[in-house]
Amino acid sequence: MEQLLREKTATIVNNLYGTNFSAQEITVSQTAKEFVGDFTVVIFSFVKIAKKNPAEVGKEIGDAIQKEITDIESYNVVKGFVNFKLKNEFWNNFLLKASADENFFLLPLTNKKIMVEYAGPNTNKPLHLGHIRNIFIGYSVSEILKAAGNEVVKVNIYNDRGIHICKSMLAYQKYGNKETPQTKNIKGDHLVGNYYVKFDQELKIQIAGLMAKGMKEEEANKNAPLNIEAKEMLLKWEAGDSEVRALWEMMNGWVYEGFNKTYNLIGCDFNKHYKESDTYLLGKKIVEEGLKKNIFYKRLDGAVCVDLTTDGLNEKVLIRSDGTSVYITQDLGTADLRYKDFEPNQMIYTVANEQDYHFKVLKLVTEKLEKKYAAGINHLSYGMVDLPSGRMKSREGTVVDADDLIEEMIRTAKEQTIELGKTENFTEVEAEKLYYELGMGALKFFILKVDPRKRMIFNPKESIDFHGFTGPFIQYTYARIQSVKRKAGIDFKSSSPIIKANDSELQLLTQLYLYPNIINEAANNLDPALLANHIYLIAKSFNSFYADNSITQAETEELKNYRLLLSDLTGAILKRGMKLLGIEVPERM
RNA sequence: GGUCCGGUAGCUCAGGGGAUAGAGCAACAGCCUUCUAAGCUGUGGGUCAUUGGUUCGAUUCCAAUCCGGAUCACCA
Repeated sequence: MEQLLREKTATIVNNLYGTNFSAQEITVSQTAKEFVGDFTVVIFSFVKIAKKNPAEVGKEIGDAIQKEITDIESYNVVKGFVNFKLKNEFWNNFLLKASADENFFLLPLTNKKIMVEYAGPNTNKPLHLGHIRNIFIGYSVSEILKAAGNEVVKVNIYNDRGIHICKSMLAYQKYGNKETPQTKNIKGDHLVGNYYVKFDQELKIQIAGLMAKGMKEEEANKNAPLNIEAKEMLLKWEAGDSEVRALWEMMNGWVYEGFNKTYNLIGCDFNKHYKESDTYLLGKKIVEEGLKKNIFYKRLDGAVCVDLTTDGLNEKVLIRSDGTSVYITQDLGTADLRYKDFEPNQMIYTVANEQDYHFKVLKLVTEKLEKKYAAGINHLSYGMVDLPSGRMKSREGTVVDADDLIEEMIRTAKEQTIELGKTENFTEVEAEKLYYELGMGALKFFILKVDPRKRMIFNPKESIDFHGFTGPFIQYTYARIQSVKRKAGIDFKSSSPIIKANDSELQLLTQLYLYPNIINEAANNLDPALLANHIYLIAKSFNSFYADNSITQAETEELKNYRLLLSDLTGAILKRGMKLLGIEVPERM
């Protein structure tokens, strides 16, 4: 209807005043609540051209549109706004059609294949709150893109090799006493992470010792035995040393096992996991080819570089002077392999905005190499999660661990639910499932309701809310609707009531009607927050409606059917929308 | 220093050229013998960082300034 209004207005204005407006230039919005109407066309820009007063212009446009669009019942002009009120039949038709057809809200296929990379952890420490935001965003964006008619391939990337991986391996070799996740009874990723921390602690001691002997910090850092040994280990790894490789396989195996447990808890999934250990050699080959084609050059010290100064960036090293690969080398290989595997039209990288520069470089370099996928490279750059004190720092122990946070959310959900006595007649299994859904729902919604591009602040001292603009609020609304339907116990779906909607019904209908637009917008902007905000609006509208109107005790049977139909549709959309955010809704709570 | 992102209520966030700037939390006041009160209704709370400009209209766009963050690695 909004689009229709835009098109008709453009045509009418162009005919009337000899202008050349396109439909997209016309502003159409929801009518503000203090005025009568459903949708509003803003006509300020035509008033000047027409050289008439707003009331006249409004009348000309209003009359013409009312003639063109049969669904419009009336209109009124206030200043430069023309407010259109739709006929009851329009809303009744919408409600009936949307209720009868499960596919009513499906958007047309785009025939595009989009790859979304998300998660992307290093295999030397467990997942933290930063990964949580990454995973929630990446998963939800993937689901939203699917709902908007795209084919989506979800992929993960493991940064599973390099000096930082060797550090935890070395520390384990030195101080590990052959312990395993089984003997210590902790998750593998946490065990390995402990040794990454241990390395840093021991290194600090060594550096302090060397500095006491008169070395400067930089020098001490270079000469610390642990750092030297770590570098040696990396060389051994690259040379394929069997002992180092065996240790690497074992420890990474533990980490993957740990990660998989967390993924399961979060409820995310991937079509394929890539590992940088598999792609860095491929990346090297690509750089060599570029060198041969003179796209890159070899510096005197032997490093292979690309000159990006004409693009406003700096010189960038693609292969180190000692011949080993850097981060971008691996990414070049990974991109190439992925394109071979899936041939996507677009590759979206869900990576924090601290890497904006890196992705600019990656895109430029693939363009220079004339890779077919270069244009489709798209960095979904999300803001980092900070603490009130600033950035999370693993060295200072301020990192919020993913597993701990999830566990705490579920525990809080349990406490609050039991306090409210909501699960008294639940079985043990049902209750645990509910606590999980509520805890995860609160966490996911808390993260996803914020614009991904913006930095957000998480205060570990303040527990995440279960009231107001939250996941549980929407879950509660859904459960409430299901409860009403159970109580009603009639077949309302086969009815087709002819009702004049009251204010709160109309408000709810309008929000439901706008749902597909929001999906499209969220997909175009890669922004789950738009969806989260809208679902909240729907739930809020329902709860107002629920408070104002009796559903099962409505005045007439027809009205009862109508309200049940409306409630049912609301529930269905809440469930669909939450699913796209990765959040389950309970039938009872 | 260059580049990029941000600054909206006490706190966390919406709104990104249109009507009197909105939510949630926190505070306060009401609403459960009737469909689930994790709910609903109301009250208080704002120099939309500052200053200029463009416009019929600017919190929104542009410029400058101030404040915060990121980045400019042979780290990833």
